[in-house]
Amino acid sequence: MLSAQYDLSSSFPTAVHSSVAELAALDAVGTVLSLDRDAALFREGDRADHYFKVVSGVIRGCKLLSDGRRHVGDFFLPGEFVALNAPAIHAFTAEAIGGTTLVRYERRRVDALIAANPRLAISLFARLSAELSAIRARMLLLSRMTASERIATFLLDLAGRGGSGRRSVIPLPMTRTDIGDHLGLTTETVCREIAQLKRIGAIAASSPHELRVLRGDLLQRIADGI
Amino acid sequence: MLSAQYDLSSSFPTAVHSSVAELAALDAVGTVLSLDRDAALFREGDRADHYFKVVSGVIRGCKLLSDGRRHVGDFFLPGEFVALNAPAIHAFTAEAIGGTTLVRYERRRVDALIAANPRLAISLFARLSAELSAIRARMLLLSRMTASERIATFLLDLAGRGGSGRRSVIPLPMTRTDIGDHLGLTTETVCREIAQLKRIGAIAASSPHELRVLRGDLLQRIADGI
DNA sequence: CGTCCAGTTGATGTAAATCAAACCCAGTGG
DNA sequence: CCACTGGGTTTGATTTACATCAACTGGACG
Repeated sequence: MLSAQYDLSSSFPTAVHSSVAELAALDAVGTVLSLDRDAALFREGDRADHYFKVVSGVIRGCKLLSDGRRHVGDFFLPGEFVALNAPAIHAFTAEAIGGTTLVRYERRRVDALIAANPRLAISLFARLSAELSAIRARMLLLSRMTASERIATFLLDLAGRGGSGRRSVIPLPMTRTDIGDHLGLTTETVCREIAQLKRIGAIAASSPHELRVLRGDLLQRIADGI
Repeated sequence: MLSAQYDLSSSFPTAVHSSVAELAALDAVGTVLSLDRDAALFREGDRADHYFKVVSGVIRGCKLLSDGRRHVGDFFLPGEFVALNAPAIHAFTAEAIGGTTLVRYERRRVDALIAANPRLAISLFARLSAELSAIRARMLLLSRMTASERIATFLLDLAGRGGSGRRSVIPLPMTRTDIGDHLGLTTETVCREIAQLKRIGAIAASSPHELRVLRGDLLQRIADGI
């Protein structure tokens, strides 16, 4: 089963990962949910009645143009919240990459919790601001970085996710097309850039879906455009 | 004086434009500030001790790469708030385009206002969420739209800003380079695309800094990639 | 054992970048 | 008044990074 193959929970311990500590209170009001590969968690335009946290697997958040061009805004890894900051109507579609399990929280119950707990509200506000900063950095990437800079930045970002410093093994459960749609590139360009990184010895690959960082410094220099 | 030439306050009435009504309360605690052309309001990395509202002129929010590549994340028009949702450290640099006047609010006083007024907090939260949605749409633009789609989208966005429906006269106080850095294009490409829109009769220009929309429908179709 | 995808690699095309040269004002100063 | 200057704009010629098109590979699964 795919979900087993792609289960990242071991490398991203969820407990550590609920970075908004206050949100632990949420766990009491959540219910478990699982999705098959490519199933939609919600769609752009849907009413946002729930918040979610990924337990295992990965969720991609994406937007589509009428002719099928796609942009993957985020990948949500185990321990991360999906749509926690959503407006009343979802601004993007969320789909499972491989089998995925999540916890679902009712929005109105969470909102009640927030209203009752100013500390929680402040955490959420800070979280939203941080998300906004991250997304601004991604706009710089999408508008001005070269293909190799984008790929190197993406790999370093993934390596740094999940707390516990920068890990050297990077799981890549998503397809090359997903990565391309995340970085504004095509499948082929993603392949070629990863191949190039292997060629120069910055990374090695045990499979297309698991890379190992050999020269983080090199990767960093490429990401920085030096 | 540039600020006179570029003063947009007449076309963007500030009263109407403070779309978070509750924020009217802020005006009592603000002080006026003016900036010359290209002067920085704050820089990326600075402590965020103040919030601002543009009165006249325009502010650009931008991020730089070490080699000078630049991305302009936002243009802030009269009546709009700058850095209202900022984290403790500014994530981008804000600079004046032409002479600009603003109102400055002390962060701790605003924060106190927010803490004392739950309705205000909710407005701000909604505002932040809306900003996040807008920025996600911009990522789709930057990663997947063609040059002509980007330009048409940008012009329609500008035409729709400032409440009061879609206006037909679009002031463009920023340079072609600013626009290019906003859309992930070069000055030359921006020029050519605008020239093309004139050629097909979608817009007319009385000067490089003021366009008139002749065929909004056409512009919309181009923006939609049809 | 064949089918089906995702991944990979190669050949070719193209949208937009880069390089280059006018052009157009607004401001300055003789 | 008019020549001069300098920044922004515009248009043209050429290049290029990446997309597109095409073909092959290799593992997963019935």
